[in-house]
Amino acid sequence: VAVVMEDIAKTAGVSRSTVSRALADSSRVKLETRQEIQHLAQEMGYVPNAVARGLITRRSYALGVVRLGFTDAYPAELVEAIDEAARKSGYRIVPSRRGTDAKQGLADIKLLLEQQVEAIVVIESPFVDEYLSLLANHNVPVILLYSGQHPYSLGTDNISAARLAVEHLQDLGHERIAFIGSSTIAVESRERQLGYEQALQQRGVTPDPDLIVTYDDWVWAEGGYKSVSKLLRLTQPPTAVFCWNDETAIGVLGGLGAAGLHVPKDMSLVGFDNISLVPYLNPPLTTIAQPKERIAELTMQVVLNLIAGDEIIGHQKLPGRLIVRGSTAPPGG
Amino acid sequence: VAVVMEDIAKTAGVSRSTVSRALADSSRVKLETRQEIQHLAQEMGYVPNAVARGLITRRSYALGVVRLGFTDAYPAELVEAIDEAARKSGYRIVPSRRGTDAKQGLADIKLLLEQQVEAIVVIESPFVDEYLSLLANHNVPVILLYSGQHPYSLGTDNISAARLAVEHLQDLGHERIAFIGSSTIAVESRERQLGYEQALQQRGVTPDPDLIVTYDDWVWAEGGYKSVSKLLRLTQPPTAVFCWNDETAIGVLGGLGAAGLHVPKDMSLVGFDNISLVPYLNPPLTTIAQPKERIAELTMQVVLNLIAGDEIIGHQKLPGRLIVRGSTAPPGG
DNA sequence: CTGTTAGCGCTTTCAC
DNA sequence: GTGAAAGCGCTAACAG
Repeated sequence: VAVVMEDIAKTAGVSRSTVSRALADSSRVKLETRQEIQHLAQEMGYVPNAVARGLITRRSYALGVVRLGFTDAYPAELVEAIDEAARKSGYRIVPSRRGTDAKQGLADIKLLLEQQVEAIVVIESPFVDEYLSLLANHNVPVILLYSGQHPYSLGTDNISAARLAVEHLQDLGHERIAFIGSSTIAVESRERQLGYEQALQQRGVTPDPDLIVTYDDWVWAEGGYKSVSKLLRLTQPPTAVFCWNDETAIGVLGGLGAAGLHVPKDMSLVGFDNISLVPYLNPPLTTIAQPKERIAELTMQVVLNLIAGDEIIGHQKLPGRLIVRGSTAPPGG
Repeated sequence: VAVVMEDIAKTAGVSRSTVSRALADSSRVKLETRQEIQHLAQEMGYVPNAVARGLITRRSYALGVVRLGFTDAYPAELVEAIDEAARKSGYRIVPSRRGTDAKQGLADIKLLLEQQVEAIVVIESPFVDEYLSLLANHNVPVILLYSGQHPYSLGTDNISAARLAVEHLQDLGHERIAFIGSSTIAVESRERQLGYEQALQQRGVTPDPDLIVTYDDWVWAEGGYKSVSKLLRLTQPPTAVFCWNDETAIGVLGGLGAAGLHVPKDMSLVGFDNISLVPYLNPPLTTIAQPKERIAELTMQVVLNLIAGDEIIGHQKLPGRLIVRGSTAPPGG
């Protein structure tokens, strides 16, 4: 049903090669013929078959993007930025929701390979070791957008960014600062926890295990909601909470509200990610912004270099930025 | 670099066809040879080339999915459900962020066609007329997951669902109920507004234009935040607000908080979508749940039928479900 | 049960 | 400046 080059060639009375060249706007075809063919293609509703083209050019201009799900806010914003950067370079994104065990993880990557992706960007996954061993002789580079143990990684410096958040609370006079982390997204949460601990120690405070709670829920807000109630049951509850991400902080806001507590009067609160929602919360959330557009651009740059076989910087850590809003204040309001 | 069937054939001492059949687990190959080849393929790290296969089978098992962006919560949840349903049928999703004008809209669809998608699912787009005329002789069906003017559409009955929300507020005793809609996502917002108006009229109330506000922001929460402040400036403000979606309601919650007002004591609030976050807000949000898993399954069913050339139900409206939480109460608390 | 042949739609030498 | 021919990796007749 679909019109193919052959059809155009017949109508125009030329060969398929000429059509191919004309549509690629090659100067090897007489301008007149070229325009005529282009016009004809337009008129006949010709749509090139990217599958056939890819087979011969051995290029897919496809980028696998692996993450946990499609619904988490920050990853979604990051993927949108990557999509934007990718289009600019003529690439497209092939999304992959990663499975929850290593075996499924391998199947995920195989699916991407079957689609002939030219590189794989991992937003989040605990199975990167497995990926890399599968990909060992496949010449498809992997770029990690979190952590940094592997060949190519790139992203926000979680540790220093978390310190920024905690120092802000310390500067406001808080002494009992809690941390809420996630065990489902282990690496990023752990790094931010590390920053939290470093900030405390920097000022001579030993992290109190009671003030560090970790949840294993898949809905971050739910985790925050539940975790904060644990903190409130402490004989000496914290006066401030630093959450590993914004959605957790939103849940904390909910949990505190349910307990009749007010932010920031009764409790200060800092999130992480600066997702689009948080400036409009009650109260607006103090948080750490990640340079997602920059990360996306750099990712694309690394991908292009890797594909071209050029040397590239292996690891790169970008600074986060503290954004102070209404959810933080000195203890007691 | 990549190992192809030819390589396996040589190593196994058989022909390419035998390898092809063996890997498809065809009973036409002797069990012994079959297993040997499968084992060999595994060992050699063979990954089938979906591009080459697609070229000859003329099947891509790809489903274009068009929406505004990647970050809106409900569409993200719906797409995840569609992805789930699609995998179960052996399909994969090709995401497409739609452009903001009709010309870009056409380019978006062309890109999907180049990838040889077998059907296009539109989560949201104002350019469907253009899509359909472009696709007229392309044999790629379009399924709309909102509204219903076009050949195939499927989704929540926005009008009756919105009535559910408003009737709940009326039953609580509210008489001045406002509606906040979006002009950026026109169709769904408009339909929900229609349901709102119908519910009022049903009880003999003429919709008050002052109580209907529409924003044109791209961040829904921002729109809600700003819109509610308009409502508060009214000489006679509403006692309840129904928002076209949950993120708008979150912004309203923020705006009310900034104005020192309490939900539900000073204002009742109902959202739409029941996104994963809202049970954990302060207060938990009363909202309308859409049957997204059901929508996803039906979508896949329609897609498969359409591809098979079977007759299908053109339009289908599913009921929404009211979920009462803490954000609604009788006027005055 | 297996091999040979053809060809999907396209690009790209290589001729002329 | 244009055409003929080859072939990307795979599947699917068609033989045998």
